[in-house]
Amino acid sequence: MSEISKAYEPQSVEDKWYDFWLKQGCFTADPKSAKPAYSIVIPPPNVTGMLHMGHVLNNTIQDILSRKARMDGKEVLWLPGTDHAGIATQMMVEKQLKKEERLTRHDLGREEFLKRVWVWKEKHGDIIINQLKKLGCSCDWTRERFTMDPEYSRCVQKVFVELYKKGLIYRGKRMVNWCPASQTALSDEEVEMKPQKGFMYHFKVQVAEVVGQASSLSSSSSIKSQPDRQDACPTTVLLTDTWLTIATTRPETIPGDTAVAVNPKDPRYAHLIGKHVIRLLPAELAAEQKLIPIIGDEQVDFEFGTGVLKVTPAHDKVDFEIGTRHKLPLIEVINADGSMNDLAGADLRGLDRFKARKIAVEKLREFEVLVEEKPYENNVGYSQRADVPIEPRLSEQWFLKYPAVEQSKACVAEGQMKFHPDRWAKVYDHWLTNIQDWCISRQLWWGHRIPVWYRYHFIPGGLQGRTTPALETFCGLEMPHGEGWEQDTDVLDTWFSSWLWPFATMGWPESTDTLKKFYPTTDLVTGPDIIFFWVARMIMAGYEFMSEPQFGLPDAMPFKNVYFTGIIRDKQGRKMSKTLGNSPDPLVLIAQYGADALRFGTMRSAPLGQDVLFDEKDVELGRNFCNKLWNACRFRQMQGGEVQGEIDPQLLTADDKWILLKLDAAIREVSIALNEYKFSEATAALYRFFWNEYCDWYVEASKASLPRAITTEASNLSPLEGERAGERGDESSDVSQVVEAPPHPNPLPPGGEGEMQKAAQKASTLAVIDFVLSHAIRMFHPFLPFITEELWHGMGYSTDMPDNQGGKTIMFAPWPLPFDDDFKAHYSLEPSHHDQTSTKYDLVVQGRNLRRVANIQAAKKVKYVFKPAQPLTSHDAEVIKLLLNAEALEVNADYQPPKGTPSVNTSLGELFLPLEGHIDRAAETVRLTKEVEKIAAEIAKVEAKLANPSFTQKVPATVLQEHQQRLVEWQGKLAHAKTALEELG
RNA sequence: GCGCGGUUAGCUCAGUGGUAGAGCAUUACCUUGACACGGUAGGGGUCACAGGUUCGAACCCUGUAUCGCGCACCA
Repeated sequence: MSEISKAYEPQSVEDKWYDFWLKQGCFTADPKSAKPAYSIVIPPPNVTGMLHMGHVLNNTIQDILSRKARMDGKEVLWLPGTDHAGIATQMMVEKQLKKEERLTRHDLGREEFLKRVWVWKEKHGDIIINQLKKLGCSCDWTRERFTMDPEYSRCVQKVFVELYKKGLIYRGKRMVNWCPASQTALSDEEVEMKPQKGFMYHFKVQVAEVVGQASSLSSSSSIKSQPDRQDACPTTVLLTDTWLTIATTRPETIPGDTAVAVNPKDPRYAHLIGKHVIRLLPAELAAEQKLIPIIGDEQVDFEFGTGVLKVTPAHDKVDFEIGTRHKLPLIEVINADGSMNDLAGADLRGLDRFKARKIAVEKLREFEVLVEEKPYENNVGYSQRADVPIEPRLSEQWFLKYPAVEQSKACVAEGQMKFHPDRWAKVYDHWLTNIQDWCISRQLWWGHRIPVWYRYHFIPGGLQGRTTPALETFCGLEMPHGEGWEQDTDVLDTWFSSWLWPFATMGWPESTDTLKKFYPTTDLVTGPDIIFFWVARMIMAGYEFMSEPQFGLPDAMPFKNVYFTGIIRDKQGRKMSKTLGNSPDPLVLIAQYGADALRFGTMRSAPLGQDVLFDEKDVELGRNFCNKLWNACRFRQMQGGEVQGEIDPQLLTADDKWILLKLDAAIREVSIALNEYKFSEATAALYRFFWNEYCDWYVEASKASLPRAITTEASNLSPLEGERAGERGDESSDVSQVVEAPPHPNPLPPGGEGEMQKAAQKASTLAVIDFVLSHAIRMFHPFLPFITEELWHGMGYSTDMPDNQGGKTIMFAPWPLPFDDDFKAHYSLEPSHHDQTSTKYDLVVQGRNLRRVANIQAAKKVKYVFKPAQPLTSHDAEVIKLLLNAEALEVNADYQPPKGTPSVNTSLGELFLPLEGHIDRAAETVRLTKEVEKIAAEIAKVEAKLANPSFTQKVPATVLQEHQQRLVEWQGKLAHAKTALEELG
């Protein structure tokens, strides 16, 4: 750091050090290392994704944990990678295909389309990885994984086959959440309930009696999408005068109704059970084809709507259950793409479901059966990805019965695995208690193909002498031998691969060195929004697949701690999203403010477990802080001298001891905060220590020991007038002593005793500065990796360290430890030193305030007089003078101030600002009156407490003492202020 | 409906029983040996409300209001 610029310029520093770390292999984890292991697996970002603020928060935390662990002497593996993100990626490529070539994926065919996706992946897959590097993430890139890597895919298939063989994976025809836009089934977790404004339609249907043969509708077996309706059957239909009113939000599904249900306990309707009603659509059918039964079902809530429910088993989950109970037929009237099919009738055929709803309502109106149409808001399930209402649909899908559920619940409930903050444990437990089987198949092309093959056998002489096909199914890692096998066309849910992430990235199913060393991982850092999608499932997978004896694990859980970050929102509290355009581009912020600034600002505003309102001001603060750090180091550098000299206990000033004690406190505070995952607390403590304690007080005070460098005649530095070698620490309250500024050329010849003393003092101060800075920089490193590495080398703090402990890079420099008793004894660091110096600084603050009250401009040099109440060293006098920015400080124990001289009082003594007749009596009166009021109020509070006998009897001794002491202090101040006020007259 | 979280300075938020804090914003002054991305000193809060426990409550308990989130088959 020979030439140091005035302001910190991150751009020139960041790439340099990142390259250096990579070249030196600083991020590479060694499974053979003897050091204790620390590991994290990254929540793999979508391979097509772009870095957003959520990633910044998430990955900065992981990087802080990783870097801290390295400094603690751990062998660290932070394992990175990306997720193939089935739907998201496929949609993105399809969109591009449509835009650039006006083609759909079907135009290309499966194979060709997948080629295109891989091309896209190769082209864009690195983007987010490079963005993470810009942020400073210390991931072991030599182990980067992708969920569609060949080895990873083998793991997915193996897991499928194993679970299939255990009977936990099965295929079945079920009601699933169908996304008409992406035309695939979705899991329950991918459905987001959204309130939607619509209408509740009330319409009436006529009750009919069936004479003779009952309608086939109530007894026929299930049918689906058959070209001819089978509900036709010759009967005699007698219309009655009774009408039933039905409430629905989905009139377009009327053609799919196969019953009307009432609660059997409902006195209004119970007697109608067994009769029929005339279904209104499709209108073109004959009356007897429109007959549907009235059934009784307990699930009908007679409080809701009219108490009469139309039952559409093919298009509603509840209706499907009712239909199953009553063996109702299924009539599917909506196609996979959300349009109406032929069975919906002539009026609706071919229409989109929402358009069809309007037409159906028109029809009802036309039939004069529409009783009411009122605005209504209800919750509708939306496809999270495509943002369209999902359609409950009956289809053949693969399902997983979740494994190891009880173990997974227990490990969190019993505390082997800790959630931070722990309230998420309850959410987790609740979900695991109520889970239903996971629909894992997706009708997509991009993803892990289901490892199942089918072929048909034709068995002659089946039913009624016809040849019937029989399906043969094979599940395995390889395609089976023999003719005619065809693989299942579906792929697996993306999360069915991500749930294996903690071990599939480490060489599973082999018991590799990496797994042995780094599994279970130490910490997982993720957002609570994927607690079900990912976290819970990983825990289950861990127990299911890592429990085997070959891994020799006492507990197969995938991680010991889960840290849930907040969600980053914008200033208005809205979730950041692409569509809203309210998400700033972190790379722009990095370019503008620097990666360290972005990290620091983000961490400072992200308390444990709370959402974060992002404000660019926070990043600005981070930048300002980096600049402060930079300039504090620049100041040290400008003093020259040996780097990291010996600290001589004999030469320590009160200020030196004060800052060392503050450093000790900061080390404790920051270390504790980090152990508890309280990053904003750690950041705040560092900020306060460095800016408010070190820069604002210590650096300023140290200037008393650092003679101003005077250009060419730098050797002619002056001792203070009246001060001689050996006088340090002398009591000076018995003589009037004036400390003047500015220092003037040394009257003594160079090499004189005073000169030697000054030089030694300076060296000692520089040693303290170096000590504090080298500790502070190390504590900042996990938060601010780039600037700290630059300063570590630039300041020369790396030079004396062993190569693997900070000599090469600050990354492996030891994390500062709180001072032990020996250290404190050696440098006589006692709390009393700290308190006295704090009082000194308090005196300075009050003294500065006098200047303001007297309306004296900050730049104007003034003379203060200090009347000490106890001995004061000449050094302290000099510090007070400097901090007051005074022209001179007269220390005079016998000072008799002119009446009305503004003054302040502390336990150290009284400080006066003699104004030589220019006292602003009015202003001073106002100030003092206000002060008296304030003090009196405080005294009243304390006195009231002390007057209470139950207080004095019950309170702990320390608290009592503290109150008594406080009272004495306030009383002293009050007396002082009152006297001053009286003197003003 | 059930569960969770929030309500503290103009704004964003810390603060888990003992003198109400930070950053930003704001007022005044200042280019004083590193930093104007800076310095100095201020102003600004009956800690949402009502009860209770306690010598003492922003903090613990009960209830209310209000905002947000999650879960839930109400057509």
